[in-house]
Amino acid sequence: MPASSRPATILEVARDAGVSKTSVSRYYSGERERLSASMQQRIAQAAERLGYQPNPMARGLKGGPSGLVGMLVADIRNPFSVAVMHGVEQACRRQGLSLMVCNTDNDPTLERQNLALLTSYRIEGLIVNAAGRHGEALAELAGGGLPLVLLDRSLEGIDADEVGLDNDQAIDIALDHLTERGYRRVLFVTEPPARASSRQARLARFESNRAARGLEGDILQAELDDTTRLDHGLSDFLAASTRQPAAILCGNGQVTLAVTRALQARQVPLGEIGLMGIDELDWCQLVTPGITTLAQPTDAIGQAAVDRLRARQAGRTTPEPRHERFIPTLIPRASTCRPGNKAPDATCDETRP
Amino acid sequence: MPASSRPATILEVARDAGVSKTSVSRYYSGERERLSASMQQRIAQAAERLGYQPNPMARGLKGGPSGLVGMLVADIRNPFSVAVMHGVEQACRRQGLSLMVCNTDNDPTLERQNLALLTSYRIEGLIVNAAGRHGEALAELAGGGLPLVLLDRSLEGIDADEVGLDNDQAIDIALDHLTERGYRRVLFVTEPPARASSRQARLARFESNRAARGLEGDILQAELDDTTRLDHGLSDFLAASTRQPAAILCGNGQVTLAVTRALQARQVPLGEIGLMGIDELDWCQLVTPGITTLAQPTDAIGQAAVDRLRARQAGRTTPEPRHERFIPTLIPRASTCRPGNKAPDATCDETRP
DNA sequence: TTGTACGCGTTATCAC
DNA sequence: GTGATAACGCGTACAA
Repeated sequence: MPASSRPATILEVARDAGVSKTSVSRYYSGERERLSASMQQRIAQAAERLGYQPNPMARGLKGGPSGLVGMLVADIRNPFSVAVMHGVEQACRRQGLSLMVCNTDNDPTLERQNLALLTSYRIEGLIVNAAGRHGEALAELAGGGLPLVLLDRSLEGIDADEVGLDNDQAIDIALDHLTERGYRRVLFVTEPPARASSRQARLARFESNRAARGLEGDILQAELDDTTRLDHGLSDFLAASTRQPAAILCGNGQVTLAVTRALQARQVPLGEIGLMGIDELDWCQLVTPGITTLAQPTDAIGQAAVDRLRARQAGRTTPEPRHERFIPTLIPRASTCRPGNKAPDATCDETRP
Repeated sequence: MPASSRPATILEVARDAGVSKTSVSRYYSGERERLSASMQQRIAQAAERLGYQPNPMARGLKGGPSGLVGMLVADIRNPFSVAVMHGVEQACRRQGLSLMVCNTDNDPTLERQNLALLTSYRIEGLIVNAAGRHGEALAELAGGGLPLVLLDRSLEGIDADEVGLDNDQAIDIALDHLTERGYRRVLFVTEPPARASSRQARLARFESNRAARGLEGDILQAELDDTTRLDHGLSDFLAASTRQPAAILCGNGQVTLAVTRALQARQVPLGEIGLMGIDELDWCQLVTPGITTLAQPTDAIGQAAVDRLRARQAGRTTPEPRHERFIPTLIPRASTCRPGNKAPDATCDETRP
């Protein structure tokens, strides 16, 4: 029954147990074995009685390990970010680490502030999934020895471990799928890639491999809140695609949402006009007739990020940064089934969306 | 260019500026005005040069204000929770507070652990949107003087401020809407209410007011991963509703998702069978023909939670807990348009979903 | 207006 | 094995 307004201190426990605070400290610092059995028991009882918990502040002050991992997220409302974050969290828990997440809302100022906050709490590692305008601050930290993992991002001037989707393979899988399904023209829709390297990577791969596969196509870059631009871009593509089977490939989940809205407003029949997105979302299965997606292994990605951090911490890894790329899973649905498809596969036969 | 592996201390800044550390401390503790202009300038320069940041650990150790607010979230993957969290975060920022969020994954053990973590960092206030099995721990904290706000939850034995939806009004608005649209039978689908009081409140209101409005109806309680139970419940309701226009009311966003999936698997035409949900989600507008929802003012709710915390901190509020309830906004869509509806409103005329 | 000295809870270093 | 003591960085009486 540890009922007291102020948490018990190590000193109180020591007094209560009739031992020195050094011994209590040892008990909680992994040196439990070096203590005599009777002392262990007395400490355990006293701690239980007083509801003692070591104070991480005081610990951190002394410079000991904080057991804290920081994470910088660009947009907490992005389901993909949340999913990865969940993976990171689980992985941390398994390692006995605590996670401190900061949302930057895509704002460089907030990013700086939150970075300061995290470092001030003496985090032992940092996982970054943010814009990264001010890469300098990050570079400094990494230079200072803080283990750093870039999630779904590369940052210019920063040689850190990276974990994320294999963007090249993802685009290839998508183009393969669209080709198989008989589409001959593809529009790639993406947010402006300036801010995030993964967008850049996907875009570049699309540009370089589209033609190689004999596909016609185009690229539409638009901020997602700029519905006018999006509408016009889609209109132009659709208007130019009357002769050949055409499909739209969305660079990420947010894009898929915006594009689906735009298409629905124009009453474009999905399937006849193909639609495919990177990132699997709750509703992709629900929107008639079901939207084909490339699902990222978000839990595995989160786990990998924490693993990288641990490896750096332990120094059990080469100095040069390592990049870990995950292969997405194709989830075929009817949004990529052309009505006239000669050889439809199972997905297209099913009446179920 | 504050490039150093170890952050600067207040002492170093003091030395560099040729002043005492007391002055530097004052400079950062809001007593900036009491210092001479020249000293302010010298401190600012030195701090800039060394990249100094006050160490919150050391600050917190002394018992000073931590500037930290804690938040306990039951399920970080629930879009509603994330939306409110975003509101809380923004409000904190405006107040110069930092937010530390912990996800409990609906696990009482995790809840306890995270609670311990948060308190160990000397948070000045706690916002709770979690299961609350072990209410004792929370009750203790509140008793110890920690400002506490319950979000979308009441907890037995805890007299704390509460912020959330006006569940009674929400249900009333929903029943009004369904009645207006001509439905005569309503099935209320909810997750088991045991864990969350808001579910209990909505359920109770539905039970008490359904009959009063002359509606027939039923209630389906099911864990969302128990698809069998959900399917059977829906089947039974649909089978029994051949004579009268029937609708389904979903108790929250997660339920809406599960029910929509189930209905789509059975190829039930939305509208003919009405569908309505509490919580607005990205995709409710996209699923043909659009799902009617009750949107919660998530930002306002988050803001209100932080406001309550501040009021408690300042002691500028009555000791007895205050409950703040928000009215949802009805977003009518075609999922509640019966084909034979005599007096369809604009929503039902539009061809746009 | 500015500086000195002490304590916050913990761990590391050294002695016993 | 165990205990005393000095840091850690900061806020704050208190003295100047």
